[in-house]
Amino acid sequence: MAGARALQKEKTRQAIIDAALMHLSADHSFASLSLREVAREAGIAPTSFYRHFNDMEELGLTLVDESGLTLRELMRKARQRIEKNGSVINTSVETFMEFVERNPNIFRLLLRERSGTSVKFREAVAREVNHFKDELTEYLMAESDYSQEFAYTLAEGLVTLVFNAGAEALDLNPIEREKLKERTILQLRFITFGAAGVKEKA
Amino acid sequence: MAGARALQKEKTRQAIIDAALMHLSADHSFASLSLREVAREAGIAPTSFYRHFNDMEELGLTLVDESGLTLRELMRKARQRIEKNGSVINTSVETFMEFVERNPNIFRLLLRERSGTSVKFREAVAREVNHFKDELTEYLMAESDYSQEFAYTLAEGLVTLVFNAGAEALDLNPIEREKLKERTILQLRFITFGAAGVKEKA
DNA sequence: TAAATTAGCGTACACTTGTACGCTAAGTCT
DNA sequence: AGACTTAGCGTACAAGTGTACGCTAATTTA
Repeated sequence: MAGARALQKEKTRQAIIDAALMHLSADHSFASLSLREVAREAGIAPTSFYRHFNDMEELGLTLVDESGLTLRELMRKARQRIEKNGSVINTSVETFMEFVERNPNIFRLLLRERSGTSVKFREAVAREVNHFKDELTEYLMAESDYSQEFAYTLAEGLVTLVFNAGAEALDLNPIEREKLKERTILQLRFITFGAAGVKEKA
Repeated sequence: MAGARALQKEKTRQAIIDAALMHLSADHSFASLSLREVAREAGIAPTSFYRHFNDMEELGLTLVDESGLTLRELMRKARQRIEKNGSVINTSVETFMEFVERNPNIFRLLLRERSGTSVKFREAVAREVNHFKDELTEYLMAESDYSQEFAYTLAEGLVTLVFNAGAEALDLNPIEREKLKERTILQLRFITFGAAGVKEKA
């Protein structure tokens, strides 16, 4: 057997995860999402939830992990594009914004739940964001000859700017979103250019 | 009379506001704060709350307004310090971080409630942050000869970096906070320096 | 001084929440 | 085939929620 039992279980587990992500929106954070709401949306009895997760927190951590996977996939895609295309900044922002547009709820989860959640949850989110900072730090060190510390500071600034732009883009119409994108690209130019300049003088 | 009645009313109104601010923390957002919790902490009956606010939302908007006042006061102080001291970036970050340390909950309200609240609430917060961007834009235009658009983009980048650093500082111990502060200062140098450079070339 | 206003309270109600407990039916193992 | 395991359900309960309604006591107004 392929485990018809286990298969069905995995299916409802996904239904729960999907239901939770589905219910995220600007006015409905994960923190304000109830177990019963999720169960209702997933089409199971409230008590059946416990066959899959001990807790809403456990579900939350799972969501963050899943989102992280999607994000890293995005990064890989961006890197490929850069190799073919050239412009690092433009391509990165472009890819990022595309992702935000396609997976707004994942983004809400990773960028807007800065309070009202458990310590573990916030730590998990921070870990995902740090992946970004770390990978970018390495990239910068390989590209230029910045010290680890210097590169990290720059990477942190870049990630902060891009992620924040992403968070803001969530509520904007396409026109304003485009403007935001252009401003963000310019800001990234400023900070990379500035870093190169400051480093030179030292 | 000085209105003993109205005076007492104002007093409990403040008690409500204080109670709400008091109850904000990393794991307890305003969005997850209940009317009854606030009333309990303020020492009044739940129903008495309505003598002062129609809604938790109305209370939230009031909190944002009050916080905005405190913030603008801070800005004035920072400007005075700059006039005497010189270093714009250092002084600004210093002042800002001092404020975060002293009024963590105001900061939680303005920087961490990016979802789970009402549209009006989020708009009110955005308005407060925009005050910062606009004032900084004007300052930059007076100081250098940047165009409005260029200056705004730069200002937006600066505000994003500082506010985000503030939001992160909330959960850090003094040592890490100090490191964050230094990285932030460096990032601000990058972006201002970079803006000047990019502008020159145009 | 008498009448009118009102801040705050207590009671009450209809909901929603998380979760304990025991059952059933269907899949799995021996 | 028979024993075992378990995903999902229904019932039940205690606790918390927002808020309608009417009362009281004290201040304000006339």
